[in-house]
Amino acid sequence: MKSKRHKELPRPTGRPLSFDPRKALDRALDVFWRKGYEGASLSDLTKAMRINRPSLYAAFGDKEKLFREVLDHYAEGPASHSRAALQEPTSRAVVERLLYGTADMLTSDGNPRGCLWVQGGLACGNSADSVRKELISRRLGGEAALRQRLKRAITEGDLPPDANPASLARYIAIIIQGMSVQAASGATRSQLRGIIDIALESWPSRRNT
Amino acid sequence: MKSKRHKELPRPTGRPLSFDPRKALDRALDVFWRKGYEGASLSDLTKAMRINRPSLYAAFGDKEKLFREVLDHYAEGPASHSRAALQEPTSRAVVERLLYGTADMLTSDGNPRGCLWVQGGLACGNSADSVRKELISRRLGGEAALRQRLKRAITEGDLPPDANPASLARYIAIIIQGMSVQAASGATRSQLRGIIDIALESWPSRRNT
DNA sequence: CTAATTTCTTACCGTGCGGTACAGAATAGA
DNA sequence: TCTATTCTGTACCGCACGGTAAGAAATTAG
Repeated sequence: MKSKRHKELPRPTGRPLSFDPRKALDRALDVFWRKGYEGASLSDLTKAMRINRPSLYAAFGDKEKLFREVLDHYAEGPASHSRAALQEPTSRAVVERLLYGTADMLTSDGNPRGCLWVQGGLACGNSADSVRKELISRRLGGEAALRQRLKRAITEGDLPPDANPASLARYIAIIIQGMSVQAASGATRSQLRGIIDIALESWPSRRNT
Repeated sequence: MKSKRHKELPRPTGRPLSFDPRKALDRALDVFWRKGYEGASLSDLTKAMRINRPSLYAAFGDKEKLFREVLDHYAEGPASHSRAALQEPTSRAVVERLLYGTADMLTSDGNPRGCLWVQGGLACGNSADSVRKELISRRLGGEAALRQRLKRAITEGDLPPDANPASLARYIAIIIQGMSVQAASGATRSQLRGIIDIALESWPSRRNT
């Protein structure tokens, strides 16, 4: 039982932490987001987080555990629109909010360009293989959540009964992941929106059932 | 003037090369494709290429120059369908061949999953920044070639006059890059084809001008 | 105050990285 | 054969990597 207590309230004995773990995670997120898991060195991380190496290890375990915490932090922060979008009342509203929200996030000032789930590590060396798999799992998890939401939309009559939720969810996932690559190539917000407009033309709304 | 002569015909003096540079490039391609530029170590490369380190440096310069040669090798080999697709007579045929050909390439037995232009290095450390930029440049170059082809299609009456070649080319690029990420996540060929079917529903063919 | 506990700082460790020096082996020309 | 040239194999370099040992510093409990 090391420390791992940077979220609880009761005041412990001993020297207090001299940094805010949430801010440190924020700064680590920025580094991982910009450089990917392998490209972010411990020196990059500690410099950005403004803590020394042993503090990082005491608070977060090791580089990989830190990265996983950063992934959670990302999901609750910059990428929180994804989960929120699923709450929209119609499937059309869901995918519109998902796509336009992602386009905004991908091109927001102060954010690195691209989606952490993609930028974090797509192809990498052997030592980062478990991180690569974790990212695959998160991407597929997001896609599965959308698929479930689209299934519900069919039962609600919101999508035509012969719609294929798996293919549609994969289609949206591809648009999002493709936008991430485009953002990393320098695409602007309005360029991404233009693409979403095209992509949504083939969305089976109630108009063409 | 080192050697750099592994393509010319005239027989030079001195000890002959003991390996086929094209096969070596093939094997280096496989490593870079699978692990990305940064994730592929010199030891990975020399082991796969079955040559020793000094032979690699004598023949290709350094890791980055080798990677650039591998990019060319990739464009002329596994990705050659992209350039060929632009020769199709109609814009619809161009994008169909581009997309279905890419889906096949991305899921071909023996190929790593994904597109080298994306897998090679999307986010990376400082030392690989020039490689990252090179990949951006290649992706944008491909997109520009498609844009030119679509412009021509408009003048030929093959696309409606109010079509936006830049947005359409970017849309296709996003589908391709998104498919690359999906393939890296394990998507199958038929799954990718299902997405292409959806994506092409919004293509402005002559039917809906 | 002292003791116990936890964090912080400095300095370091072993390893694998990209890259190279050097001497020997294989060829062509004379 | 001898010489010039080019490639091959071994063994190595300096460096940055992820990770850690050890003691000083800061707090709470008594």
